Amino acid sequence: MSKLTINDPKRPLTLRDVSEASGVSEMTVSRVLRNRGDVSAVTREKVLRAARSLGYVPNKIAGALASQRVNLVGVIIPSLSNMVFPEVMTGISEVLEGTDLQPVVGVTNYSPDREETVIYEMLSWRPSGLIIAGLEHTAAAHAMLAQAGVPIVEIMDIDGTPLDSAVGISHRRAGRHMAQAIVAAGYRNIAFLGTQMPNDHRARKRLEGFEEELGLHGLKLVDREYYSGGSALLKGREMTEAVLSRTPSVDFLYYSNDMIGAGGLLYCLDKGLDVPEKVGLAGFNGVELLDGLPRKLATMDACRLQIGRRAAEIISGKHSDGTVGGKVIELFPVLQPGDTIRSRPTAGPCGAP
Amino acid sequence: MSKLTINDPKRPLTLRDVSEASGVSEMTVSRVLRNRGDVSAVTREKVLRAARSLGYVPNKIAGALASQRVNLVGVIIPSLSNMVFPEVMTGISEVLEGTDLQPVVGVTNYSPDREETVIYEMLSWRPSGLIIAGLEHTAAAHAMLAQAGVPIVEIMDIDGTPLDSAVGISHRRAGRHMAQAIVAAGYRNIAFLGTQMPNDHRARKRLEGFEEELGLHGLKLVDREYYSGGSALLKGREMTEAVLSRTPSVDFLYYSNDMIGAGGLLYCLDKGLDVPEKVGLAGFNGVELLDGLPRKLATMDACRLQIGRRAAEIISGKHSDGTVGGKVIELFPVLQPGDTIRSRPTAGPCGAP
DNA sequence: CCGATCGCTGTTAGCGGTAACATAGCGCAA
DNA sequence: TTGCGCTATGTTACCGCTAACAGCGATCGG
Repeated sequence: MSKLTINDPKRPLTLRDVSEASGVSEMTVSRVLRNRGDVSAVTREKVLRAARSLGYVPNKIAGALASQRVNLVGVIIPSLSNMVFPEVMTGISEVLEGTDLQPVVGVTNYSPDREETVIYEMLSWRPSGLIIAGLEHTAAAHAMLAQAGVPIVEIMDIDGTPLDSAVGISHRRAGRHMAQAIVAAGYRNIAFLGTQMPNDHRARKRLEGFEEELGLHGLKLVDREYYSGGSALLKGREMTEAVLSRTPSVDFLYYSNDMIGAGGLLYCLDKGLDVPEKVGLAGFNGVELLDGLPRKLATMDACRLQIGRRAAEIISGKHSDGTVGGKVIELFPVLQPGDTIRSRPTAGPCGAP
Repeated sequence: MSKLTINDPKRPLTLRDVSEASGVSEMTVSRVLRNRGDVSAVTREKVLRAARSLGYVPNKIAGALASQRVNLVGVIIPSLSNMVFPEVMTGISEVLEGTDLQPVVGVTNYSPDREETVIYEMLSWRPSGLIIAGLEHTAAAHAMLAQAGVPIVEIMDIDGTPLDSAVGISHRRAGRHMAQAIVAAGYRNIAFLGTQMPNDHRARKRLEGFEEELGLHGLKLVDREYYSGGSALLKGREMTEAVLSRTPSVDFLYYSNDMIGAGGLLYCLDKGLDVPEKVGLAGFNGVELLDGLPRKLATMDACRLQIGRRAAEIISGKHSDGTVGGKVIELFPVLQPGDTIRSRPTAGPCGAP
């Protein structure tokens, strides 16, 4: 058995092993493995060969401790199960791949306590930065983030006071815009269907903005229906059925997300309802899933990819301008009317804006 | 300004700060913060108060280096964008939450090179274990995993030789079973529609098993169609249209995943095709999305939640038996016939089994 | 021809914790 | 009173790596 290729699986490899195998100091090995400082081509080659043949993998724990630098970026999001956050992650990854930073994901399941725990765990690894969904955190979480001493970017939402930087859209305004479009199209008996999640602040703000705008037109929601858990598509169907049978006068269904909206749309089409004439529908997020539906659901793009990209750029210090920290980047969602809102504005009782 | 609550944001807090603030040694603080060893109630309280008021967050980098223990489990998967891996993650998280271990996700985008890089990065943090999708890895990746000296669990697939432990299903057999069911139902002109991903070995194995079984019945695929990228639902529609117009004789569409299958189903329903009489459909995975469709797509549950759970149990050492390493757990997917395969077995030309 | 400079490599001293062992104080039986 | 065992706390020596600086021969300009 060759000395070089066999090594005791019990004793983990260290720089010293590579150093001995290649006949140079640990420091030189370290330099080679990090491409840092001047090392002669001969030495470099020798070291690399030794490292490879041993199967050496550097210990980042020790490296990070010694250099006081950790190339990790914590990303804290509520869920991976919907189509929203994976796309944010994609944006983040795209940008970070051009740097030496790496994202590490933590999931909170929309629980503030869980979020607090995840933040604590993340910070205990001393990451180079943190990207976290939402502006609402527990007092303790807030304190930890404020003390962390690394860039923090709160994403998705800008209706509130950011701790450091923020990238997102105004959900309140998104709700208002959608209400405007719906009212302008002549719908008057509007129902809301959404998630029963006290901690989904963004859905809450959209609904608040939506109702505010309805109020300006002398309107109120004629019905509302909440759900939690289960298959969103199926829930969308069930909720829609419930609303339509309970309140037959409803002529518009506003969903808190595209998935339940899609379920509702499929239900309406199944029942042969006249969409968008007799009943209109709209969701939120602009998930690509909608492209495959028989009819295109009205929605509003939440700029998820952009949010991920911009947040990662802030963390990686790639600002276009030279400023550091405290940036707030507002993105503007675009209404995609699809095929489920009447396009001709009906002459309503009150003059259109 | 109180001395206790204000601290220089430039100098990061260490155990020493807490130790000085509470008047005990660093070691005692460490013990309190980890609930280890005997510490008197008074001291404990004093320390906790000091730590909290300073906002101290322990440095796991230093802790891990000193204790040679890292409570991290690397999870390496190809993608987060489909509905498959998030559910595996859910299973993993469920189990790990009962331990002191934490999952860390790495995404490979079905690229072997990327996988190699991710493995290297993961191992450089010296995790307590690694869960990795698939049995196929580059030679270098294989070598690293073999040398790692920590439990490795390869998940999703068991058609091959595991490095250490494995939890999954036989995709080859899953393909065969589906073919059996389809043939038994009397379909004869079968087309395959799937992803164009040379590195999705599991989809490949399903197709291989599928074709093998067809061969046993003297059948061959009458058409096949591949796609890559884009909205899966939409692609499902487009591919289905392409196949049906190119090969009108087709009476069954076998999709490599539920998402494109759902798109195909919606297309068929749109076109008023007689499903499942004139044309049958089947997908793979058993994603909950299907529950909301107008008709239930035939599929096969891939046991994703279970796979995640069992893998995490192996890593956390919660075997029911006492053995360590080298376990192979095979799970058995269940055929869910849904509404898109004829249930009455047609009396075909060759006698049914 | 000599000091300055350069290119390459080695030495030293931590980084912030924790394992292992040492120690101080105490109660208590003999 | 002595000495033993116990509990609560402190001391020491690292963990594996890297920043900072030191050393040393070769090259070079004046």
